[in-house]
Amino acid sequence: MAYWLMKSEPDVFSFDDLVVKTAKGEAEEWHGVRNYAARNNMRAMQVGDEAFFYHSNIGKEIVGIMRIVAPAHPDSTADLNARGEVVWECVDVQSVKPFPRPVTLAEIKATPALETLELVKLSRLSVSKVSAEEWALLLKMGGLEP
DNA sequence: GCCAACGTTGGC
DNA sequence: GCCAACGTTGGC
Repeated sequence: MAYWLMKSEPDVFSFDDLVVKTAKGEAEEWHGVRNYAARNNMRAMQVGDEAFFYHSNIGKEIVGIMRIVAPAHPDSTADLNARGEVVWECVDVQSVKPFPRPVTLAEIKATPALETLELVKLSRLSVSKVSAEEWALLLKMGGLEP
């Protein structure tokens, strides 16, 4: 199983919005990604993989965990390219658990063991990879047991 | 509101 | 295929 981190601006779509949808038995299409590296990461995701939900701009913190419930499929909100091909894709996600204590970007940057986190190194990438070691540490920092 | 980082576009 | 110009993201 692989681990990921996905960003969303909470005033557009927050972790709480995802919790509400999940409680209704619905999944959220992670649409709107228009960056090849981020898309490639979504293509590499498998059902059952887990991802951190990061609030960008407002909060700047990891607020919870979600699970990939459907593999990458065409993003219905995206235009086709000149050849009529699908370029942009998205996965479907559901919430798993909120962090009892959100982990802020400032804390992450102040933690030497997290210097290699893609969120820090590739700050503009909206869908990034998280190693098993980074995942375990961030879970602990967020107040959850591995 | 500013700016750094970086991706994309388009002229050559 | 290079590179300058421009747009976007996202932290500060």
